[in-house]
Amino acid sequence: MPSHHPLPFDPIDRAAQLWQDRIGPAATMAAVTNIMRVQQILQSSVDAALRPHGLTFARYEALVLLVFSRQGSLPMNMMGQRLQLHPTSVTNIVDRLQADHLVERNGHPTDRRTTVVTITEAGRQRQKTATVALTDIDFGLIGLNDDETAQLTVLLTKVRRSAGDFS
Amino acid sequence: MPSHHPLPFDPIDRAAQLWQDRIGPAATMAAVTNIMRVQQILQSSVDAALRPHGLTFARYEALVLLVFSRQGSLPMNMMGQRLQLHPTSVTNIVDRLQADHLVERNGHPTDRRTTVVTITEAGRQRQKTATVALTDIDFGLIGLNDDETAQLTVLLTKVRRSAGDFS
DNA sequence: ATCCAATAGTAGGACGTCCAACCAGTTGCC
DNA sequence: GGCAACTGGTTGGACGTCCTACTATTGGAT
Repeated sequence: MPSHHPLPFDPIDRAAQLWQDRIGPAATMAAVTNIMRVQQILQSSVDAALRPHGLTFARYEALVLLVFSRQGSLPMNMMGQRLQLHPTSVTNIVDRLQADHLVERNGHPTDRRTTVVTITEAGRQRQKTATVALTDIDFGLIGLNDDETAQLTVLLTKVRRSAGDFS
Repeated sequence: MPSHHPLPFDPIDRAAQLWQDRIGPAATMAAVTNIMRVQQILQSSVDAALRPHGLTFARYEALVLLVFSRQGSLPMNMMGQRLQLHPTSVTNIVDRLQADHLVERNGHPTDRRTTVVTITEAGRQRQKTATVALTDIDFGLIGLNDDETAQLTVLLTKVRRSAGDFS
């Protein structure tokens, strides 16, 4: 979390008013700015909760993905598709998880191009304790009831579908 | 935008189903993951639109803030408060804007600690053309009507207020 | 059978964010 | 007045993301 005190007003809302007067589609700008800012808040909360466990949200997500997979292992390109990450980001994340002995890299039996990532027992343990830490803080998402959380998911899923995120 | 083809299913929704079965508060996790992903999509769209103009969204926001200010200038710490950025991020952004001759750094007349950032004429021009590029793509936010966009803003503002972002 | 396009992964670099540490200047308190 | 605590800004490092470019391998088209 950036170390500053809360403002006595909403800077996004104030900017929107100025936009309205001077520029144009203030509502869209406000929504976009809100998403950017909320993401930043959640990222900070989540990373703070994970820091004592030596993880970031990106690495945590990778561990969860592996735990969910049948064999506890997946090819790197599959991880990239599921996590919606650039191949180089997957390399980066797996590098760090491997350095922490939470995953292993192995060759694919038939396709020598692909690298298979397997979660270790330590990785499974780490994922469990990290999950407790995250659920304890509700993933940083506070101030919404169940209904509103569901609404938010519906709206954002609509955006993702429109953006061609999935079909 | 990460260079991969869209999946035939929603990976966030699928993960939520697995959470439901095995872990717990799947709804919250899904909402958080959605925010993270939508932010990423918007960031990519917006940055792509700004790249031809030599700007990023972070730098664009800083320019807009300065344009909105009365004298076209603000102390750096004020910029950090309004943009909700860490002081070091402000330093970083102003460095790059200054290298592009879009802003200037000057000393404060009475407080020699503070640095005042002033937008240049070139900066004002750049902001105008960049704004056209952004409004042309609706800031990357597509798939929602005006009503839904407003709903989204209401929900996210609630989250920010609960997180102590403003009061 | 061969060659060429596509795919899997990595290396190097840019950018933005944060944190910890630091220096310079200011303010308040005694 | 003087010293301590605070504030404003920068530097250096870590991290995650992306892009471009590259190597190795695969597979299809001719």
